Order: sequence, then C-alpha cells, then structure tokens
Amino acid sequence: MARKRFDDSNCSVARALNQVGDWWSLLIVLHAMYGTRRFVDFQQELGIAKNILCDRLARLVENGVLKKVDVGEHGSRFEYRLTEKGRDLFPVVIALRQWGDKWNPAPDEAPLDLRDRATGQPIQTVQVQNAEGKPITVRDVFVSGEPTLGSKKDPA
Amino acid sequence: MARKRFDDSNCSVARALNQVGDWWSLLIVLHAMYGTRRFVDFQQELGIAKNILCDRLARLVENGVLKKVDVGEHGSRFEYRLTEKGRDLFPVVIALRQWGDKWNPAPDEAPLDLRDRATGQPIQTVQVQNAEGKPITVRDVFVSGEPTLGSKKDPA
DNA sequence: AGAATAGGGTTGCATCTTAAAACCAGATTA
DNA sequence: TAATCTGGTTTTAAGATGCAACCCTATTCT
Repeated sequence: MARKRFDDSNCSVARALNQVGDWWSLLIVLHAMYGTRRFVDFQQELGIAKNILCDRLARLVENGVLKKVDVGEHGSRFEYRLTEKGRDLFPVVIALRQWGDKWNPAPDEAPLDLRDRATGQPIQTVQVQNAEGKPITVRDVFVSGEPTLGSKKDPA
Repeated sequence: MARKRFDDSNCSVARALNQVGDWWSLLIVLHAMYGTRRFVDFQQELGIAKNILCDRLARLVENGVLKKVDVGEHGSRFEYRLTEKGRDLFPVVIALRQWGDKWNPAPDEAPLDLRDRATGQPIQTVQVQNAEGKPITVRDVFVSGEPTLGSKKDPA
C-alpha cells in the first residue's frame, strides 16, 4: 500500500516530515544551502535518479520550500532557489549535521567546519534554550497544561 | 530497485538521515521523548503497521538511538527507551517542530506550548548562533577553507 | 482449571515507490 | 548541420509499505 501521509496530522512534526521527511528532500535543501541551483548539479552532487529528483523538486516547490525560476536567456533553463521557508530549515539541517558529526563521525575525515562570516569563528552547537538562554534537554521540558514530558514516564 | 543508502556517505547529514531520515523513525523518537516506551503504545499513537514498527524499532536499537529493555516481571515484556544518542536528537526534533508550527500551522489548534520546568517559561526558538551567541542565517555562514556558502552562488 | 485477552512479533499478499537506464524535445555549441 | 546540454518522461525490476491473519507466551477472568 501507499506510504501513509501526514498532511492533516495534528502534529506539526508529522506535517513537517510530510514535506521534507523523505530520504532526499532534506539533502536537496542542504545542497541548495550550499549554493546548488541547477537540476544537473543536484543530480550529479547527490547521485539521485532523474525521475526522483524531478519529483522531489516539484514537491518542494509545491510546498513552498523552493521556487523554480526561469533563467532561460531565450527559453527553458531553470534554477531552483530556496524560499524563506526553505532557508528557515537552516537550524534543522545544522542540528542534524551536528548530531551526525557527534554520533556518527566519518572514520577518516574531519567534520565540516562551518564559520560565521562576521566573526570568522565556528558556529555554536545548536541547542534548545530556555527563556534565559540556558541549554535544556528533553527532561527539562513539559507541555503546558499536560504532565511533564519526563516525569511519570521518564524518557530513557 | 532498492532505496539508496548513505551509510558511508562523506556527508554527516546523509549519514544521519540514514539512521533517522525515514518517515517513521523521527516520529518514533518524538513519541519516545513524550514518554512512550511500549510497543503497543507506539503502535496506537502513531497508527503504524506492526511489521514496520518492528523494523523501525529494531533499526533504531541497532543504531543506538533506542535501547530495548526487558521489563518482564517474569518474562517477555519490553520497553524501548531513548539512549543519550537518541535524547541528543532533541534540538533536531524541536527545530523541526518549530519550523512546522511556523510554516504549516494547524488550521484550528494552537501549537504545542513547550516550557522549561525550571522557569515555567516557554522555550526559545532554536537558532544557529555564532560564537557571540548572535543568531545567524545560512547566508552568514561559510565553510572554512572553501568559498562562502552564499557568495558567488547566493542561496535563494 | 480452562477460556479469554494482552503483548510483541512474523508471514503473505497487493500496492506503491525507487533506481537505473533508455528515450525525447527544445536550446546551444561546434 | 551535427553533436551536446538541459530538464524531463517512460519502462522495468526490485524494494518498501500497509493491512490482515496468525503465533506464542504471559496474564486475567470466570
């Protein structure tokens, strides 16, 4: 049977995964953040089948993550660029990259060294912070109006 | 043909997606963060097929995101709990939730109000920060030793 | 004790999705 | 005009998914 869809789930994480939660979409967004814009470039960099790339690009455009821009001097040449919605996935991508670097480091090479242009310094680890800016974990959080996330049924 | 795997990709995002990048895995982790531990509870809350749930739980255990704990008073009763690696996905999940809340809000209901237990205040929006703690976007970042992410080929 | 039920799976089958490669048509380039 | 580049669509085979039906081991009910 078909994959289950979460378009109308009452969980925003499920709905988000519905848009960028498959194997390729987030990688496409990642490469778009690196500056890739052209169909052929995505295809080469990702090693993705053309039909799948077509489908994913179309879906990302449909969901407003990318926009398809006609840059044809005379006709049919396109670029896929991030929208603000797409650029807003930056924290998600970075958090995922840092998680991957921490828990599944490449055996040989050093992780990507991302730096802030203004300071030249490496960026910080993405964290969840409380109102005072202090980093917190899943155990420090509760859903307002509901029992604590980690109390009666303490995670992990 | 088979889905392409990224186990040995030189990109840590790809490797991360290989572990938690399918439709269900991150939702399972999310619910684990909410306190769900039992097979039947995951099944009911997620509405996932049992064979798929089996497969995903096994894969998450295999990847060290969950651990399977035998809580059988006399025998065969199990709990699936987050490991530290799994708990460390917290920023990813929260960033994704906030992105979903912002860009695909539920038509009717308010987004989940997550609060810090210590202060009682809502948690902050997850951001990428530079060394000074200032939020930065994808355009502010460059890869050390490579051309700026957003310069010659400015994203978006 | 014996029957019914819950927990945690496995198996089969029909349907979707994916990867890979072939094929296409409109611009460009040589 | 012939070869290429771009961005796709089509075809085919192998996987992945969803669903329902079974299974086996505890518990719980009668």
